[in-house]
This record gives sequence, structure tokens and C-alpha cells, in this order.
Amino acid sequence: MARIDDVARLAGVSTATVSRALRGLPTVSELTRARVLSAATQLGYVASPSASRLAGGKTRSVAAVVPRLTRWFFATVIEAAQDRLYEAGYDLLLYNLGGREQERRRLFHAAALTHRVDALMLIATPLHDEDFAAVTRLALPGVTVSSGTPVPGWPCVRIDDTAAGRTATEYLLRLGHRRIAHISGDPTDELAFTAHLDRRRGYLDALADAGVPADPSLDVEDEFTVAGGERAAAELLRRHDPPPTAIFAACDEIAMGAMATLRQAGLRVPQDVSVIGIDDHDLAGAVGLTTVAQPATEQGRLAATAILEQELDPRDPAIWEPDGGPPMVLPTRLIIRDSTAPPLAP
Amino acid sequence: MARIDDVARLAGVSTATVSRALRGLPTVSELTRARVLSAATQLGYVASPSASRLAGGKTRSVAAVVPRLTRWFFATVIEAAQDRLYEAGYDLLLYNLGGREQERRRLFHAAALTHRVDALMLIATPLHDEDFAAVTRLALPGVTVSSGTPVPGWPCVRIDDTAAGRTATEYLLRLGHRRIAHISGDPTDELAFTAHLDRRRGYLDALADAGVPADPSLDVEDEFTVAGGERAAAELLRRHDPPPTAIFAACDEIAMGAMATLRQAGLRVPQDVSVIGIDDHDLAGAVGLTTVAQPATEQGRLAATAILEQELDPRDPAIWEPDGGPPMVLPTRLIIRDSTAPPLAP
DNA sequence: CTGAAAGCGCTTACAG
DNA sequence: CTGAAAGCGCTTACAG
Repeated sequence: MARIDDVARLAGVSTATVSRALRGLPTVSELTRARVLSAATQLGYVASPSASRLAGGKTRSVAAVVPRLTRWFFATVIEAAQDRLYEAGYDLLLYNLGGREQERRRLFHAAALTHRVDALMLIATPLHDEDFAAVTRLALPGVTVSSGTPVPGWPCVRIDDTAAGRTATEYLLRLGHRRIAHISGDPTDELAFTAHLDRRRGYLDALADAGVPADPSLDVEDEFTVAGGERAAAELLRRHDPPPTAIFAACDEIAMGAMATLRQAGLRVPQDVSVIGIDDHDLAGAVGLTTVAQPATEQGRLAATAILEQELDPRDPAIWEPDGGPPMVLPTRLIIRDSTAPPLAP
Repeated sequence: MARIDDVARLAGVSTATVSRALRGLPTVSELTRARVLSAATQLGYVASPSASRLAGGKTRSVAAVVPRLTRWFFATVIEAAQDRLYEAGYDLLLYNLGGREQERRRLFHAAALTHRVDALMLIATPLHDEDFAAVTRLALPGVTVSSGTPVPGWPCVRIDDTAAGRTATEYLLRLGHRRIAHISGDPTDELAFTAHLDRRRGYLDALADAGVPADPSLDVEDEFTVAGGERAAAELLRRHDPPPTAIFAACDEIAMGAMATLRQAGLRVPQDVSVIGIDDHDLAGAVGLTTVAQPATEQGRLAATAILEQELDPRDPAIWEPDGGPPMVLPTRLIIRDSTAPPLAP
């Protein structure tokens, strides 16, 4: 493998000049640059990242942390972020927490991240006190996506979860539903992101505004997966006969799981029970799920862009407020499909 | 940030000894190791990866390449691979091709991968001649997952796609179906992995064995997504009235898309049309999809393990045959749910 | 605009 | 079992 001095020799210049020419620094004459480029091409030279990083002090890498890559929202955000980062010549190191609390501890505390990346992207990753201290100690720039613990100085890309919960619930109310159940995230789940708390608040607010008393037995918690939705819906059916006329699920995966349980119980969606979710999952259209769509790809792209801007000008106060600046809140949108309808007349 | 000489000074040893002690090399006395460890802990020392990589010549990183992270199979494989790699202290650099042919070219040819990783993991990534040459020139160890172009010296983790296609088709035949349609990958899709060719072969073989003549108009191609399945099923309905009594889709996402189209056309699944897929997607159970399950998590974990073994003992011929050894073919399994039934009597 | 030289922070023969 | 020294392959002041 050709090294920088091979290129320097062939081009008849110093290694410093090769370095400058190849990185496009302005202080190189056009003639010299052309000679260097041609020598580099001829030798198939590519600078060693390890050496550049050691000498330059920048890794041009970012660590992206997700609770569970296989959930729709996380895969979509990561995909979009990677695309954007790749365009800019940055590597994305993927860290999947995968439901293991210990994993997270080790990731933030131990060697994993130190000196390894220039920035962090925490997607729906709540930080316990210890984690938070560890992340702060890392002293890296970063961005958070979706809910989770805010980090001072980091921007936050997300939707308005409370408003999304309200939108979903208000739509059900408008259809005439009054016994509206809610399925949200599991508070005992160590990986629980906190979006579900806000989504529930939107649900409760909407009920209150409509003068509908909240019934705690209609509010079930389970994990943010299809299986979680199946279990939670089964629990609702166990508790209530007749069942509630509508279910607002905190995400589409839960909603789809709930639909499966309802159908297996012989209940028709939407005639017997309406179901609405949040996300607009890839499969929401196929199963006819009404949902409050959130722009996951946009969030990933925006988060990556936020990091890149920070990299380009690490301390330009015009870009970065000390508190991370205003959160970048992206719009949601109600998409009405076939899983919702007015309740049957009693 | 503490450097290695800070630790050396505090422990009263040389930097060479610190390096050896911290990496667990055997040639260090227990007493010395303890002193070094305590000094390192006290200073919160973590070795700089850039420096280690430059000096040691190993990056302890692997590049994982997928066509589209948001498809179930790819996200699942990546998640499992990352988990395994992380345990071993390896970083996973994610590269999502995302449907752009140019992207791939740049990735394999240009600077992106050179000197950056110790190994490659190509998931369902077919290599054109040029790409293949570029990958070979990289001269890295690696592993391929699922179909794609075999690389000499690399092991290949996959299922038997032909057998899976045969299993699915034979099940439909056994139920009594004769007009069995097939939906597979789009051959013009630059990212098409080649699994669909084998799956179709299994379909054709099963038909031939049963003495059922293959009808090319029942064989439709589109991309491996829900949208692809929706379009392909619509095309089938356009071509055939009455519709075929069964559809074998090359993956569950296609199958779920097809089910959506059928239902929208007023056809009942399975009474009017049976549908079977391949995968056992997270949502297959929820929508009652009969499928030939493939172990995606296992494939990811196994691929990562294959790379790690190669790393541990790069040239042990007992581990690595010159041709990559026998492919690691994992078992599939028919899961019967509600989307398949005998055809209605005519 | 260009070069000589120091330095980034480790690891690895080599000696003892 | 341990250390002194060279070297990994770049980038960056500093000088000119």
C-alpha cells in the first residue's frame, strides 16, 4: 500500500504538500495540486485514517446509539443519518443497546466511546444519572433524537409527542368514541424512551378537554413491539366486556399487535373496535392502520446535519446556543385509513 | 485526557509495560499488572484507538454493508452482528447502499474502506465485475450473508433459498392449489440480491415435480418491499380473472403487500386466495401470514462469529479453507398460519 | 506557496 | 518479566 511519502517522491514535493493538496487546502498552487493528484491516483494512494486521526485529532466518525435497531423508527432514523453522514465522508458506528441495561452502562462509561468518535447521536436513549455523568464526561458534541434525556449544549430533533397523542385521541373523540383505551410503553422497561409519557399526556388532555373522565383501567402498558401490543390488547379484553370501542396505541407496532389480538378474539376492526397508532410504519398502509405519521427519515437526516454543522464550525455561537438551541420539532400528520370508524350504536 | 505515559509514570513502569499489562498479555507479573491497572483506573485512562491502530496495524472494526437497513432481514442481521461484535470489542461501521448504484461503486472503489476496517461483511450484496475487483483489491477477510456474489476465501452464511421456495410451493400444492402465482425480486433493481432467483427455482421445481405446468403470466417481478408486493398483486389481478388461487411471495414484505391489494380488491385471504411468504417477519404472526421462516438473527450472529474467528487466527487452515469453506446453511421451517387454505371448490 | 521537523499516542521487536 | 528506542503514517505550526 502506497504511503504519503511514496506520493511525495513521485510528485516531487514534500509530504506536507501532499497532505495539503489531497485535503483541498487552499494554500497549494494549482499546478502542484494537479501533480500530487495524479501521483496519488497513479499509486492508488488513500490516506490511512488511523494516522490522520492521530495526527489531526479528528476521527470523522459518529456513534449512533439506538435501543433496538429492528424497530421501525430506529432503523429508519439510522438509515437516513448514515446516508447523510456518508455523503460528508463520516463513518457511522452503530451501537444497539438491545434491551440490556448493562450494555448501556458499559458503552457510556468504559472504553467504548472514548477517543473513538467526534460526536454522539442518541436516539430515544434515556440517560440515568450515572449514564448522564458519563456522557458529560466524554465532553463530546452530539444530538438527541426523539425523547430521552436532554443533554446541555446538544440540539434535539423530535416531534411534539403530546400533540401527537392529542391528535390521535381527538380524532377518536370526533368519531364519537367515549370509551377510549390507551396502550403505551412499559415504565419498567429499562430501555423505555419517554415519548410514551408525552403521548399519554396528550391522550389525557384530549379526554379532559372533551369532558370524558379518564378510566385508569383503560390505560395499559407494555413494550413498544408487536408482541407488546398483542399482550396489552389481550389484557384490555380481559378487563372489559364489552371491550372499549377504540384503542389509541402509542406506536404503530403496538397498534398492529393489538389489531391481531382483536381479530383473534373475533372482534372486527373498525366496526367493533377502532385502532389508531403513531408513526406511519412501512406496513401501516398495508394493514389499513389509521395513524399520526411522524417523519422518521427527516429526523435522521436532520440529526446528522446538526452534527455535521457542529463539526464544521464547532464553536460558532450563531449555530449552537449554549443550551443546544431550540429543539427541532417536526410536524406530524393524521392519516385516516380503515382501522377507525364511529362506534356502533349501542 | 490521560495518556499512556501518565499511567507509566504513576505506576512506576515503562509505557511498554503499561501497554502489555492493559491488553492482558501474558508476559507481565501479577504485581506489575495490578499496579498498572490501578494507575489506569485512577487516571481514567483509555487507550486512543487511533494510536493503537496506527501502531498495531489492526482497526478492530468491521464494515457491514446492506442494501437497505429498513428491510426486516437486513436490520435483524445487522442487529445480531453488532451485538456479537460489540461483545468482542469490535466496532461495526454501517454502510447502507440505499438503492444508489453509484454509492456502491464509491464504497468499494474509493477511500471509504481502505485502511479503515479489518474485515467486511456483505449482506445480500451482489458484486458487479468492477465491484468484485475492487473488493478483491482491498485484500480483506470477510463474510457474505444471504445470496450475493461469493468471494474466494470468504465463508458464506445463508439459507437454502431453492429449498425454501420449494417448501412454500409444495405446501400450496399439497393444499390442492394448481394455479399458483409467484412474486419475486425485480431483476432490473440494481440492488436486487439473487436469493429470489433461487426461490423461484424452488417454485418451478416443485411445480414440475407435481406435474403442474408453469405459467409465465403467473410469475411477476417487483421490488422486495410492501409496495412492491402491492403493485405485483395488482398486476396479477389485472392479468387474471378469476385470480390465481394462491400466491407464493419471495419474502414476507411482498406477501403482506400482496395481501393488502387482495383485500382492497374484495378478495378474502385465504378463502379466495392463499398467500405464503418467506422470512417470518416480526409482523407475520400479527397478520396471520403463513411463511417459511429463516433465522435472521442466527445468520447475523454467525457471520460476526466467522469474522472474529478469522481475526483471532487469520491463517489457521483448520478454520478457513482457501475457498471460504463450506457455506453455512441454516435451516428453514414452515410456519402455518391463517393466510393459506385449500382452494374453494370451483 | 512550500518544506523540514516535531509530534500525535500507541505497539513491537530487540536486549537484557 | 521489563525497558529504551524505533516506528506506525499522517498533520501542523514554524520558517522562509
